[in-house]
Amino acid sequence: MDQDRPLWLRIVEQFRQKIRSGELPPGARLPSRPEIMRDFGVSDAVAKQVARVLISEGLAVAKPGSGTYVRERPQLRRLIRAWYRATRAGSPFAAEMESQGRRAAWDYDSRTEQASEHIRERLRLDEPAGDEIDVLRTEYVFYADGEPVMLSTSYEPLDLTRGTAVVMPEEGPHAGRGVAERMLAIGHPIVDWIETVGARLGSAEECARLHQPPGSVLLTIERIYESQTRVVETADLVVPADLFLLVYSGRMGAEG
Amino acid sequence: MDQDRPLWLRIVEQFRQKIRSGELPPGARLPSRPEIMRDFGVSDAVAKQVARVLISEGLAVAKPGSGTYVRERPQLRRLIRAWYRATRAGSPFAAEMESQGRRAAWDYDSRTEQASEHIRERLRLDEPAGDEIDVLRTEYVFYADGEPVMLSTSYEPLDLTRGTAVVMPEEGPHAGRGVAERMLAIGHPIVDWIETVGARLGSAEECARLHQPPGSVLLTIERIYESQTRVVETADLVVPADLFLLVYSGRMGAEG
DNA sequence: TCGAATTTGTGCGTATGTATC
DNA sequence: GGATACATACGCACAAATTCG
Repeated sequence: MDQDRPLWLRIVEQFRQKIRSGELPPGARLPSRPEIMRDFGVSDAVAKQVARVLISEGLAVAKPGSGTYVRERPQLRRLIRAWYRATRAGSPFAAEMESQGRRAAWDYDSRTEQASEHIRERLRLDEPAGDEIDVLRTEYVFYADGEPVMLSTSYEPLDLTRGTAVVMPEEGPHAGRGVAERMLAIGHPIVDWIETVGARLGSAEECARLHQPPGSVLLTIERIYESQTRVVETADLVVPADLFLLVYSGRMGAEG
Repeated sequence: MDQDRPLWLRIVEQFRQKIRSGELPPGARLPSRPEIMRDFGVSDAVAKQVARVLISEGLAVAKPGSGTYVRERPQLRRLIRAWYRATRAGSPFAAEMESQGRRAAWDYDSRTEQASEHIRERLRLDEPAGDEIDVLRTEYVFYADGEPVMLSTSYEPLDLTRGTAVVMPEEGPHAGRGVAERMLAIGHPIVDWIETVGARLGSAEECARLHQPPGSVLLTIERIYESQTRVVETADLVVPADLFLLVYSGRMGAEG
């Protein structure tokens, strides 16, 4: 009788299989805890464990007072991260979302501050003199069709932009047109980009801000933009791995 | 007394804070279940929940019969995925690992088969005639310092390589030298590459093969290599997000 | 070598609060 | 309001693995 594998695992596998095969389609209701206890002849602890595992695997969502349901999986969208920069003008995010038939929007909040040591290294800035304010930090939330899909924190060295028309990313003649266009406008065209991609579980706060269940997997991107002589911007981007794939492409032997 | 947040969460946060701050360094032993029950005056269920959450967050590992310990975090290594292709010869993986002072090795298993519809699309192959065998599939496990760090499944169209000295990736004069060099040898130099990056929780089997705890976050890469006229190889790569960051870089306006 | 103590994993039973329907 | 469902919390028992005298 006892097949050595835990009771809860054997039940989880049955549900996994039914969900993967489509027998339990997205939105379908899973048996309640009392029903699982009755159907499989197990205790409440096992029924709880089954639900917990399916939820942590991202296969199900629990709705208190209602039931546990097979998770609706949004279609994976692609974020093209290499070639478009050369071909698109304006906001890359908006252009890409609209090319996929989705409405793009974003919130932002800019403020000047003294760079942390970590950010100073990424921007290759000198040590600040005393309390000197040396960077502009902008926090973004990007939306597609009204749903938040990406968080971003951008840093720009103030000594580049101070006194120009593009100090504030989302104000003035170049508002909402992207870093590349703004830096070009003040004579610092971006020539090199570096993106360092990682992944991790999101914090409770990040998941809430992205309207994702707690503990969702996030893709993280550390982006660096360089002109011929300077790092002109760096940013930390975060997107739910359930929403996007990142697409990089290039030509063999094409510099780097 | 009751601050609205669950009891287990408040205890989890204390441990999280102690781990993050270094008060509980990697390898340190966390209190056992009975100790937590005593120290915090809570039930066994809460003590179990605390351990479960810390483990699922990747902050701790449980050793049955011994205790629960703060997880040892290997230093994050970078996998350079853009520029090196032009500058390195031989196995890119080996070159990169050795440049980081690590010993590289790999296992492989090649076999011919009929491509699935999905792989056929990626390789842009025509429908096979009947039972025709049309691809060579090679499963790799890559090791750094003896530890498995990357899984890869590679597909090559057999009509390109059949009858040449490079049919088998790991045999003949170009054994272990990488796809690019082998394809060049038969007159199909790779000119374009596309990598689609995602992330997800690993299956139990994947985590075991990578010597990672169950439920670890994995980075996935779908790679496509194209010559001037053909898709010459495609591969699915999987690496633990706790071990590697992927670095992509390029030049603005440089083709794509 | 053996055995006792400890620790985690699994499993059972019960109770209360709160959200949904 | 009442029934249902999930989240939280308490208590207990046993098996398997580890540790250590």
